[in-house]
Amino acid sequence: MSNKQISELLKKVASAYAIKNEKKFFFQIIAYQKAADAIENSQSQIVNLYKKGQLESLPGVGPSIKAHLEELLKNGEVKHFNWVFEDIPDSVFQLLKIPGFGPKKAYKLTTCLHLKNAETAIDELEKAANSNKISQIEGFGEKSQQEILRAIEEFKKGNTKEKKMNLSIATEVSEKIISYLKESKDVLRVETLGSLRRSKETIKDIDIAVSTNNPKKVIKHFISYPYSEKTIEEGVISASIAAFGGKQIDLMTQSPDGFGSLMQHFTGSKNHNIKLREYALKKGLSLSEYGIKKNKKLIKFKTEENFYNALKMQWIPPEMREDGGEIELALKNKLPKLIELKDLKGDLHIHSNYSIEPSHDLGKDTMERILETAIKMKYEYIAFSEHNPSVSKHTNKSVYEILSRRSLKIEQLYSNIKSVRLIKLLEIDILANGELAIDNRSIDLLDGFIASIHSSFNASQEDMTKRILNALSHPKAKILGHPTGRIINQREGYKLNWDKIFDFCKKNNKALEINSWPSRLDINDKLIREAIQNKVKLVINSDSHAAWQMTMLKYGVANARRGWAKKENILNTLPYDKFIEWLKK
DNA sequence: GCCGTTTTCGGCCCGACTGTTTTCAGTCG
Repeated sequence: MSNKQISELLKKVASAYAIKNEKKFFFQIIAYQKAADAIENSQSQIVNLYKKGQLESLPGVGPSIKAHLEELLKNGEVKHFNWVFEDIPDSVFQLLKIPGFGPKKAYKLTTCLHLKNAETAIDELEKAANSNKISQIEGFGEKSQQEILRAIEEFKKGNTKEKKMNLSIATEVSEKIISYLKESKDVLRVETLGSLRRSKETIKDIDIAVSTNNPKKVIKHFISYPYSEKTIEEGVISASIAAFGGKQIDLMTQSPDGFGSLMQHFTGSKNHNIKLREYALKKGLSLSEYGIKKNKKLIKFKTEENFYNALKMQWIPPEMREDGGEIELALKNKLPKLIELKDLKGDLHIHSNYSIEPSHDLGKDTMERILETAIKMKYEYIAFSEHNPSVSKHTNKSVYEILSRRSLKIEQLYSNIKSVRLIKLLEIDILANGELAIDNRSIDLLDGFIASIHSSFNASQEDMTKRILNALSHPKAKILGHPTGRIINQREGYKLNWDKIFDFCKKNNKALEINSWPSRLDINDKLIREAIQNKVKLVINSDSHAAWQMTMLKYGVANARRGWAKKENILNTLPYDKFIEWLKK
């Protein structure tokens, strides 16, 4: 069972408890939700923790839930859960997938409308709404009936509670909204908050905060956004709209003297805030988006720094706010100094359009154009890393000839410019049998190479791991490119034995790539943190296929920060000489 | 059901918004 499946089961238990008797099971509900959350966000496979007997290492998993999980993984089911689910029709859990549906609403509609078949429950619900049956039910009215129809429509379009957009899309949307909001003179300051500020790899809603003395006018301006498709909520201090194909944008306002508190609250994460508020409560303080209450007296904060400092802790970078131990470190004044974009001295994974007749896609821009961009970005060095020439179309001899020409071209380019050092890399396919796509004579023309998998994704964990370690054993294989191969929202990564890979990389001086391409972000934040704990070196690359894409490196840096990476963990923060020393080692 | 920088027992984050209500329940973040 995957972490996701286990987490969903625990969420179902929490929902079922809420239906059975919310008051009686109030704290069990919270406990199950907490455990589900911890499992969903765990960097280790729960199955592995179970085998190692380490289930209790998960926050929120105590003796009782631990025993249930053991039963689940041993027998495939849990007696206690079966009891909890006893009187609750499956249709309830189907309806819970619809935005705006919680346990109570789902249960009431399931029973009142006799939705017996989970598979058809949503269709039947839609029919009932269309034939005006829902507004007749006690507690529902005409408006909620319409709202249910809208929610079902959203659901059928694929906008479920899980649906999220990539970081780059969310960034673009938020930039548009922000520049629109700034047109209002009542907007004194505007910031992107929420998961976008924390640079999560995928974003559900875009959260925007505005500092203003006139929230009414700001909200009016916001809901009048020309690209708004619908006003979802319109309150006194906050509002939500849908725009750009149903993407939800939430706005919160606050006066300037309390804006720091709002930023802190609205940046989250939820778990970070809960931990922080629980901690504060023990000190007799109550935290909210308005400030800190002490003896019923509210203290406001203009800046986030002041807010955290008032709790006697360091300001915590947003990327770290996931309740992963950051609060404890901030209290001890021991937060790591995270890597920043400006620390990077070069980009090692760039595809030019040099006619290498590659196995995969060629870049769109010339080497010259890429070099110009690198100069603008003030890089000390870059590496050209096109895909290897297609093996099916070339003999070893012609591969050698192509790469010789390319080598010469790069040398000429450098002798003409001499401002940015050029490194000759290549992205070489790891074949299904673990061998490299091109032979050693051709590889000798390179300063080193990035080894990547682009085929046969479905091999077993053991075979896949062997395949990679075999390829990395080549002395010139220095970087494992997009190590898991996942494509966000499209393809799961292949299964790997990370203990073995970390161990091999550490011993043999190989680096793992943090690929900055927004739909890859590979390896992800959790693996980055684990790699660092295992003393494995990393590189942050753009994997650009056009010059403008070289700025995508910012997403890799954000991801690295989420993995608590410091400058010294990332090899392409090294100056050229030191970097080459590593490359040739 | 979990958890401990006052606690192994007695707590458990805090508030906005909507719809159906006439003081609140449900959902969300």
